[in-house]
Amino acid sequence: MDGDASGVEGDNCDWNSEDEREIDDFSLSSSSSLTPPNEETVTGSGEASSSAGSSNSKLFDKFIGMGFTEKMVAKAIQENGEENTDSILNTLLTYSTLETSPQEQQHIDSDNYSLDCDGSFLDGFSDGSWSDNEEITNTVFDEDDKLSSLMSMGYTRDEASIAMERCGLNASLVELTDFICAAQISKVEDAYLPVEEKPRPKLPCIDSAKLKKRKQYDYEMWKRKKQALLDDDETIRLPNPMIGFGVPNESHPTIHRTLPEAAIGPPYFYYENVALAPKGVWTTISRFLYDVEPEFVDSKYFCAAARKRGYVHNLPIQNRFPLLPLPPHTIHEALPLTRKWWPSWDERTKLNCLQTCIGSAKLTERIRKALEDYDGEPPLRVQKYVLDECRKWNLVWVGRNKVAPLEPDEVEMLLGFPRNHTRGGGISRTDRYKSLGNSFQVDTVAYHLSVLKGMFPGGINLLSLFSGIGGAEVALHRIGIPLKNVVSVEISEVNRNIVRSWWEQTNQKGNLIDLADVQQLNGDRLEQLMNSFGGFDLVVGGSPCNNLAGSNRHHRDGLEGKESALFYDYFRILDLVKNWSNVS
DNA sequence: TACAACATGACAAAGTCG
DNA sequence: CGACTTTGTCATGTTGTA
Repeated sequence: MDGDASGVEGDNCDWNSEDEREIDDFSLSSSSSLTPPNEETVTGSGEASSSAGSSNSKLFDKFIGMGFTEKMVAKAIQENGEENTDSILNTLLTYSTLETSPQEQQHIDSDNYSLDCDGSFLDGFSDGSWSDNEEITNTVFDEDDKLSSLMSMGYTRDEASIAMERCGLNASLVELTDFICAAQISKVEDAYLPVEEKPRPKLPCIDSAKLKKRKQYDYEMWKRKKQALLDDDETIRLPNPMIGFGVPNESHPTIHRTLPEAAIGPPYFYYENVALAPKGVWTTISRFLYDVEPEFVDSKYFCAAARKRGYVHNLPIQNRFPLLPLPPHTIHEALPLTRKWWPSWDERTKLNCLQTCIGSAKLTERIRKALEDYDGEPPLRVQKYVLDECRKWNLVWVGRNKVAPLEPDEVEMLLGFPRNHTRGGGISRTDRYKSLGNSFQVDTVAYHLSVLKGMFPGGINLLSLFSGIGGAEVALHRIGIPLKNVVSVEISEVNRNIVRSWWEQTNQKGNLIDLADVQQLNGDRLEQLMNSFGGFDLVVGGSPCNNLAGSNRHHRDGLEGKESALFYDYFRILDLVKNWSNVS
């Protein structure tokens, strides 16, 4: 149903009706309570975030500048208080000894390192460097120390604390790391459930082959993280113009690339995230994804809005073709009704990145008031103010002196989704903006995936991680690649509903299996799925960018951030799929 | 220096349910 | 009506690149 997306021909093409009717109060069916209460609650009441309160960011930065990790610094400040610089430093130094010794040993012998680590951590404990902190009891230390040791080994705070909770306070680091491995890699599904409900996954239950595989995996994980850290200096630079390995209608030399051996499929994979991530993030991502060089593309070469993204994939790059009909490339083409009101001094032809939030009504009012006093020719000062705000919030002209944020329908269209893709079914307006702001630009992704057309005449088996509102599915469908089996993992129920309903509306013949949580997708489950339909041909995913995106003022913690660390799940799952494909 | 950026959290308003 | 949940509004700071 490509017609859906072209939209333009529609008889009631009414994003922007002539009269200035207020935004349709399409009475969002008052049945939003239909959704079951076992919601995903992305921001679960999880642990207090590990980053130190920003109150004293100077101090924070100072220690970061000395080469300590953010988490360490945050923890040290938390423990010692902000004033006590000396004891903070002391704590940090102890942490870093804890961190480096096990890491180095890991490379020698991944079985013994934790024993040694256990020892060194006890040493550090008794060497008196802690004596300043009298009020802290031994047990607290013990716990904190293990926690930080585990975290410095690359485990998340959650993993570490769950392991400590489950194994008891007296558990050695060996036991703890083994527990985490068991939970993480052997995909013991019930590992995270309360002890009473499920039998504790005792190590003896796990056969040695699996254990070995786990250690191997763990070691790989470490090697890559460490390597990525070493590579930090040579940060990947963003290309200008940001056209990746080529975009339609843009003359550029033919590019050939040679993929690293390890990256060559099957399966094909396609990973996406924001281009403007903090330093070192893309180096790490690329390192994990088999050293494939990211392709940075701005979707402004595909549609009327910018969207700077990095894509790491092992797809061929010759003979790509764009989706037809070509989407509008300028604001005027995309939103013809704004033309009438567009002042000559607003020279924008493309919108900025479509984000999850929109400009406030107050702001548009301030702008109207600022313009009212002048007859269409405001002084430069006012012009600049208005333009800055318009650019910042992607406002468009909808009346005399009147700007407004984009409607969800318009965002949908700009991103290449069929009209009403995210509309209805109990989805709120803000949820639409949020889901859309987090999604792919369909034309861009489709251009990259177009090379698969013809390769899978019988249909494709797709594993879609962090699928959101189904950008990849929509892209493949519009390219004309039949979807045979689609396993779609998406935490938000709202989004899963959107994909499910699109699936039904487009009369898909294949199977759609949707899961809520990547962490549930363990090896056993995956193997079972792959055995049932013969593996995946393509693994697509754009892991959360919350902690990477510039718009995040609060927790731009990088790849190790709470949500963005889910990238490692993408890697984990992709690696499992690859191994399965290689064996079969 | 300017500019842009798949956001978050506090709070208020509106809706839901008994 | 009142407690509760959901949705909407708004202001907010930092980082990297050009």
